[in-house]
Amino acid sequence: MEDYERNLNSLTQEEDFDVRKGPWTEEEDAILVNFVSIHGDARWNHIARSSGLKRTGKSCRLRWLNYLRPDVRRGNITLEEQFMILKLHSLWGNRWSKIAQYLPGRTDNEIKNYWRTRVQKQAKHLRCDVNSNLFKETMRNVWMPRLVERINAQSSSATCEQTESMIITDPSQRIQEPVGPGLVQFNSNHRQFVPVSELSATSSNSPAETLSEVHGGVVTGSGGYDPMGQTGLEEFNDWGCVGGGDSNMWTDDFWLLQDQFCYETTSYSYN
DNA sequence: AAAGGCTGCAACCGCTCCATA
DNA sequence: TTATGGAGCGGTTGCAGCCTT
Repeated sequence: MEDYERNLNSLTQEEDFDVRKGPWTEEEDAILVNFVSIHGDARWNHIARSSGLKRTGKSCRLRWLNYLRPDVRRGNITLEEQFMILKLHSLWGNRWSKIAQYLPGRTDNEIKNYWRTRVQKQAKHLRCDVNSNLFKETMRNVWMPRLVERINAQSSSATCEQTESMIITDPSQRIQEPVGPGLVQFNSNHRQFVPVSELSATSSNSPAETLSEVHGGVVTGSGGYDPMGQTGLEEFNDWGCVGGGDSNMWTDDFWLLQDQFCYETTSYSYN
């Protein structure tokens, strides 16, 4: 019984030798790469034992999949990848490995970390549950359309492409480049902000039907979003980091979203 | 300059599923 | 049918580096 429990907990393999934990060294990486190139990436416990690495099979497997695998992609998550993550997560939830299958070279661990550090952080700042319908709908109706706009803007702009290649060449120099203004508007049907392009295509709402009207706020000029104001029709001062992929989308839109959430949580008094 | 806080990421842990003997 | 080991998954943790005061 005791042995059985040990097996269940995968401890027997760890008791056979002094298990090393923590960060991998270059020597360990080299040994593992060499061993996998000869024996293939299967039977990880066997690899762990035979290679002389004082690591568990699980640890070897993880190191290989998340770091040493030749096709693993490093670097910032691109806008396209951000979109895919949002899209696929809305379909499948926390099925990280499944999502990762659609992002070549990205690992489930990386996607999971991205979700936790970026998306969940925004939800936390907005004081809402990341699994709430409100957050999901906002993601679907605001963030994802915005990402599409940015992706389109990026792909149609040679200047941006040059900037992108420059950034890729020298990641230390993060150049901020406007990727095109985006106009959002409050859609009273859905009680949400949507990009104007989308709104005009799908709704007959008049432009006057904005949050500024609801709040009696003031629409700012083209200078960007006034986080302290209650503006409804906002022109994004869209200063995202192009190409580096680690776009400032979250910070750019944070004030907008915060405003929207403030509205969402108080708007019922207007009805 | 230094200390404390924060962030992002690599790695670990516990669990489940599946194949096989 | 069942015990066992391997693989995979999602959640969590630890820590290095960066930022702020």
